[in-house]
This record gives sequence, C-alpha cells and structure tokens, in this order.
Amino acid sequence: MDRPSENQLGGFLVASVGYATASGFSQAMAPFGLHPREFAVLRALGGGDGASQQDLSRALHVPGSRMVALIDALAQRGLLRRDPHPTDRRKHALRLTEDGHALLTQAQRAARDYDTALFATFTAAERAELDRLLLRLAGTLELPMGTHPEMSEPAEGGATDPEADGGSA
Amino acid sequence: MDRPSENQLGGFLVASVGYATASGFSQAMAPFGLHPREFAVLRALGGGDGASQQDLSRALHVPGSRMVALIDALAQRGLLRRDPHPTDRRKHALRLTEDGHALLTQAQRAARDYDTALFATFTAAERAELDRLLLRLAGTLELPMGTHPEMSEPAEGGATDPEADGGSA
DNA sequence: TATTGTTATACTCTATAACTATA
DNA sequence: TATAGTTATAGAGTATAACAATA
Repeated sequence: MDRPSENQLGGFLVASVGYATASGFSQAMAPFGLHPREFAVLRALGGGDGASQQDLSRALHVPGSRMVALIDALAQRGLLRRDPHPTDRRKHALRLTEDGHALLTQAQRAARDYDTALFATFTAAERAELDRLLLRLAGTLELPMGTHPEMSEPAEGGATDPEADGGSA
Repeated sequence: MDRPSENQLGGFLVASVGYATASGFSQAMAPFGLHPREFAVLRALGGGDGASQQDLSRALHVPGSRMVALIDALAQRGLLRRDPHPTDRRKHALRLTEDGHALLTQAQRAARDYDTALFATFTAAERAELDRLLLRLAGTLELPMGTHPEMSEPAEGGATDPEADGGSA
C-alpha cells in the first residue's frame, strides 16, 4: 500500500510523483503568499497587454465567477489594477502594478529554482527522455495540449492525493 | 499557456500528466460507482484480515471522522460488513461481502486494463526507464515512499488542476 | 488515562444561476 | 440578443473538536 515502487503499477507512480511535484511547487510559492493559481494570473498578466477577466478565465480554465474574487484579492494587495478598457466599457483592462511586477519576478525566480532543484540529479539526456516519455503518456491520455476537457473538470475526483485515492492497481 | 511541451519547464509537465493519469483512473472506476478512495478501501480489505477503521485510517492517511461515512456508504451498498471484533469490543472487524469481493475483482481488472492502455505504446525498456526516472524524482522530492507527510496534507493546494494552477514557470 | 468509533460544527472551495450594465 | 462583470446561494469536501463506550 505504501510503496509506489517496482511491484506497483505505473499509473499510480505517475500520479503520485505528479501530485508531489504540484505540492512542492505550491510550497515554493507560499513564501510569496501566492497560491499557484494566483501565480498563473500574475504570469499571464506579465506581458502587460491589459487582458480582461474573461480572457484570463478562458486562458486558465477558471469560471468567471471565481475569477472575480481572485482578482479582488490580488488588487487589494496592490499587485494589479483594474483599468478601464479603452473601447469596451463592460470590460476591465487588468495590469500589474510595480509591486505586482516585482513580486512576479521574484516568484518566477523561485519557480525556476524549484525546477532546477527538482531535476538537479538529471543529465540533459535524462530530462529529454523523461519529457519524451511523459509527452507520449499525454498523447495516450488524449490530453489535447491546447484544450483540456478532462483537466478542467476535477469533479470526477481526479485531483486528490493518490495515496488516499488508491492508485491504479 | 496551453502547451506543457518543450518550452515549458519540466515540473509542470510532470504535474499535468500526473493529474491526467489520476483523472483517467477516476473515470475507469466510475462504471463501478467507486471513488478512487473507495477502491482503495476495498482493495485494503481484499486480504480479508478484518481490519478496523483505524487501521484503514492509518494505512490510507484518511482521518477517522472521514472514514466513518466512507465505510457507511460501502456498507449500505452491501459491499462490506462491520463484524464485531473478536477481542476488542470498541473495534469493528471490517470484511468484504460476496458482492464486495466480486466488485473488487471487476474493479481491479479495470484498473489493470487502464494501466495496460496507458502504457500501450511503451516498450518494456521504456516503462522501466520511466519508472527509474520517476523514482529518482520521488527521491528528490523527499517523497518517503512509505510515509508521505506532504502527500497527506493537500491543504497547501498541491492537488489541483495544474492547468489552472499555473505550473512551475 | 488512552483509544475506537461517532457526531456536530464550521470552514473552504466550487459551480450555478441570477442580475446589471453595456454592446 | 449576447457579453463582461458581479453577486448570491447552495453544494461538496474537509478538518477539528467534542462525545460515549471500552480498554
């Protein structure tokens, strides 16, 4: 029950390591007071093109109703502003503030460091091989890599601790 | 934003594929009306040694208060019984019924089929290589493979759709 | 005094649907 | 008639703590 090792089937190992990787990333963002989803918002806004909330909703697969509170929290912390949209008065043009840009820069560095540490023991060839195998798995899973139907509906219980969820064997 | 491919950093790909794998497994269990956690309970009881609810709680990293409703649901479906414990009247001895054994057998076959399909395009050498690389990652993540401190506390947000959570770069 | 099972409570996260103002 | 943003509400899932029976 406890060892996702040789005698366990592979799907469970993939899910377990994926879960731990996401958890670790979440912890890497914690010092900045950022939930991974908030980091995603800041990063999406990093380019500075004044996206609307609906733009973000579509890009991040987050319903508009959820996006409101998300943006509220970041705005209250002074990390972004809701500027008026130049041509459509219904929309907001979301823009990072100075502080927002500064925090994003720091968080991105931490994200890079996390990735570096994660693959510290890997050679370039091993990283490439892992990517190759995982991308093949993604293809088998019909993970469309551009529109994620399954991944945007965690309702089926796909996003929980694999240890408690039983794995695949 | 949408392609966890070559230009994305690796941690995000690992998390995405792990999430999709868990989602797929969840869907593989759905025809049996089993949440992955319920499958884990049935499987743990498959040996038939009459475990207590606390035994399961510890083994599956699920709090006792949650275990009650979990067992209730499976018992109401006639998949397991709460027999009296032979020596300790506080405990129950949980045992699968005939129906429970039958469903477990079917679900385990589906789980095996899911794994088989997942790695259908893989050679034995590729599977071994993927396992090797993932286990190395598990070591780096200090995933203790036997007691999972991080994995039993999804509170930090480690178990959500990586697409919406922003990944690691 | 500790443990097993249980219940109650509250908290977080989420989706759905309504509502407004604009288009 | 449709869209952007917002709000309200309700549902699921969860953890915490208290409780009774038993050890």
